[in-house]
Amino acid sequence: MSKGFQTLKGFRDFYPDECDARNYVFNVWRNVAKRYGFVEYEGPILEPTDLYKKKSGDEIVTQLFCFEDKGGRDVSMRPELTPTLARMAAARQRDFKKPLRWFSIGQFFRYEKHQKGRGREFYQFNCDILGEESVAADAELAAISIDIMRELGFTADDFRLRVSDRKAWTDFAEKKGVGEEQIPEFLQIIDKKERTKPEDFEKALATFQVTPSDIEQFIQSGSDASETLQTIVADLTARGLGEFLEVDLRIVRGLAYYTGAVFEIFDIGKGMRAVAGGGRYDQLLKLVGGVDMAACGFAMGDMVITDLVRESEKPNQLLEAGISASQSIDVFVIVADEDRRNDAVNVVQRLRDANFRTAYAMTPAKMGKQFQSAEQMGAANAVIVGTEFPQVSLKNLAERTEVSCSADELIAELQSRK
RNA sequence: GUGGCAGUAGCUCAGGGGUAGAGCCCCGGUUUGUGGUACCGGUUGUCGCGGGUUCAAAUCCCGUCUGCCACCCCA
Repeated sequence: MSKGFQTLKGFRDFYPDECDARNYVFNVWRNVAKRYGFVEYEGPILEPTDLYKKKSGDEIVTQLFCFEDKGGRDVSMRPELTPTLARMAAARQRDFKKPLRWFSIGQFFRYEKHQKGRGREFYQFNCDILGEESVAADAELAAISIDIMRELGFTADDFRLRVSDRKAWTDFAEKKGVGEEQIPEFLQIIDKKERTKPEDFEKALATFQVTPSDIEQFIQSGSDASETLQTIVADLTARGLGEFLEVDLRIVRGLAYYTGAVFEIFDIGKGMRAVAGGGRYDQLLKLVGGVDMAACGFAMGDMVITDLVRESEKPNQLLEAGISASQSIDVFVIVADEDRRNDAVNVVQRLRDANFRTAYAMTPAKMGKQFQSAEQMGAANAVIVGTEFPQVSLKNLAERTEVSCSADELIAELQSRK
């Protein structure tokens, strides 16, 4: 244990159960995205460090896995996908009909201290609509993120999508006389409001002509604060998803590039963690790619959502069922007579050609042992190949029923049972 | 980056200045072609690493690494 190697800090091994759990979440992401007509794309895992500096400034480097490659280039393991997406979309935007509905599932790296729900490496689902200015796109993203949660087995008792409007906040700030260059700082203060003591909050606001009660009053106005919010509420209500939605102007999101609606999905009752977040970023493609294109999107990481699934009864049952379905096999071929081993592997191959998940004991073993292996592998059926070959026995392991048939009839017999 | 807790068998952990423990897992067996149970038996450790105190350290002290949790941050 002390000898040998371990994973690097913040990195994970995925043993089969964990890998299946991960893939289960990936499949939900992928299936729901495709249900919404999104197409999948992928970008490089290594990018020029400048791509990230351009968007976020030089301080970002402390959070990057960056190094110099053998050609002396300053490169980084990607910490997020949006700059890559912006580059890709901008470079070939004329090749695609608008709006683009793109999603991606990939691995990301951030050089930071590893803790619950956060590692130095993680997977993230990214979902974006590009080239669509209308609020319908924001609503579509809200809906898809809600449907991912529903598909995972969560109900309105488990989570809420909290939506806000960054534009409403900047309008509010301007009306209160906050200068344009001060707005990022102002929004930062609002973003931290929930984590700040009231007296510190008041002190932070002192530089502006805004009082805490002005802020509170604005937050109370809810969806009256903007037409965007009203449209989103009406849209999701029409979809029958209104119960998952909550207008909450306290959501601002730390990122500077959001320009319109922003939203986060929160679990309720299990610690109020944010499991997904996103919003509209109409200026970013121009900044990164030089192309003027409206955009909105959101992302969901694998660590928080998987923790939440594990802690929630019904979602966890679905996950466990997914894992065992992924690992179980259709047929275990039992070699009852070692002289018939070659006939048995022939049967195995024919079953596999017919797309049955098939396994068998590679070394001689007593029948009891082989049945145990069949059980352990979650086999639905056992086929016994012995002295009677080409007659074989087909046994349904759950029902403990056994029939005899010829090896040639076996495939048809199994297919009829599917 | 800051702070709290932890590290003993593959896993979960108990113990505690003087032959290293339990449960689970894994492997084998309970007589020769039929299964999750039950019973019997078996393997595995420099007690995270380095140093100090001591006749003696897994145990006490210091350091270090790793993990977990919280804060900061969160694209």
